[in-house]
Amino acid sequence: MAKIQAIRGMNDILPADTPVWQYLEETVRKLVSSYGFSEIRMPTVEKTELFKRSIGEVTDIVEKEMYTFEDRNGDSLTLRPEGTAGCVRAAEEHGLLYNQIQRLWYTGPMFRHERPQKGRYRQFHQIGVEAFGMNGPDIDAEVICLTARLWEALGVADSVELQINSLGSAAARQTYREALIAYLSGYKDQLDEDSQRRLDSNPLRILDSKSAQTQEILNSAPDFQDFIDAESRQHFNELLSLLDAVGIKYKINPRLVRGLDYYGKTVFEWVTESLGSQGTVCAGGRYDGLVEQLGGKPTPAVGFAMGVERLVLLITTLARVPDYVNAFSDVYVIVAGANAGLPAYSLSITEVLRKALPGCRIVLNCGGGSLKSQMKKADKENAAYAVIIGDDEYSDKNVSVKSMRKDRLLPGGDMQMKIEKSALAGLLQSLLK
RNA sequence: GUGGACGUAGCUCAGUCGGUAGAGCUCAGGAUUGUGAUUCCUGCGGUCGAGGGUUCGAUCCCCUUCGUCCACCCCA
Repeated sequence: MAKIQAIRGMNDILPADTPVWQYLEETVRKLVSSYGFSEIRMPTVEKTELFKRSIGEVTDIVEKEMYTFEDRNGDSLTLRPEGTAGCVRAAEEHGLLYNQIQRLWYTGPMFRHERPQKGRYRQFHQIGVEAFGMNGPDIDAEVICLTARLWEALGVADSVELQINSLGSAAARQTYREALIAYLSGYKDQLDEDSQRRLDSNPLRILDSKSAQTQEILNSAPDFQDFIDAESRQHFNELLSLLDAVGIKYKINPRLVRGLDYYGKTVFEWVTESLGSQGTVCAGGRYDGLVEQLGGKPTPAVGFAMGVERLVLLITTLARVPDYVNAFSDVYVIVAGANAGLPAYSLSITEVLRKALPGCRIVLNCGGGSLKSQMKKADKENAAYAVIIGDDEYSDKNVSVKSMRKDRLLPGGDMQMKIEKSALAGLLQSLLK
């Protein structure tokens, strides 16, 4: 019988890895909360139409990457390829955006049918942050600050670079788009294959083509800076001076064009050299038109999404994960003897310990085994202390405590001692403090 | 969707110019009958990714397929 395997590009996150995920999630949770953002949780599945209308019909995501299927009643549903659309839908649906501002964040799995490679999977996880109802550059700066603080908290600030750009207003983009098409059409034969294709679908993306010849043609192309509207320009300049004021370094990248249609004005991306080809670790921008586009009142908004797999990869490869994250157990309870009363005796002692030492990881050896093999298990668990309960301890109503590490000696400088069982919790409490 | 590399034990890999396979680690037991992380010994563990073809015989050669990795495309 053939074994059933996980779907391509959809990974199991194994026990060896979950501590790093939890550490990352916990760090983010504290940080977004300190910036006044509240968590929102949306369904993983939405109507297909939501993504078509928000992300854009001609984007790669909608055209060829969505997991779309028919519900039993004939509705077309889609596994969310990103979080913003669902977040806007949910906030709008529940009146969260009516004449008020909202600072929201969320996390969860997203789905895109792409060919997997390093840092890119078909089911991947994002942490997203969205701020609604504020149109000034101050909230853009605030949101970027949040990301910068996160890199500091994770110890990767030296390995990521902020790239930033302004896409201007929708009208300015449209005018520029036409000018660009007009110019490039004259060179159509000389463009690389991808760029030729994009000429109709998404001409702005030609700007970051990797073809040398295309780039040469682009050198004399119309410059977006000549098309950008005055308001967007001012917004951008104010944002940059706010970033200067808090010492956040950035690199203006005029070629930075996001792949989702709803972005306008501010766009930014945090990139790293340390992850190979998929170097974008966080990306976002302003999307003032989206709420209205989805049927709400015109509502300015700005947000970003981070790729959790990429961040985990980054802090792991750069070895920035604190040691405590991967520590296993604190105490391992060994039960070795023939007395029929041992299981109950050791279980009740362990339960008392767990009540007395909340937050400590206490493993009770189950399934028997020789003392030697149980010692090995205690060692493998990285336990700081072993509690040994055998026939002698049982009949004397006490327990033995053994230090598993030379740098954590017991009172009196011993490696092992026998004490009354009633004194065990107090002893371990003081040792593990 | 396109291209390249690769699938041998739970893990990391060796190997057979075609005669159905080995090491290290892990795990279990022992040397040390109540004491781990060192050492030594023993043992468990494989339809050599799957299917088909050539052959007396295929893990090895050929085809197909599935999967993994990396890159392109695109994106978090």
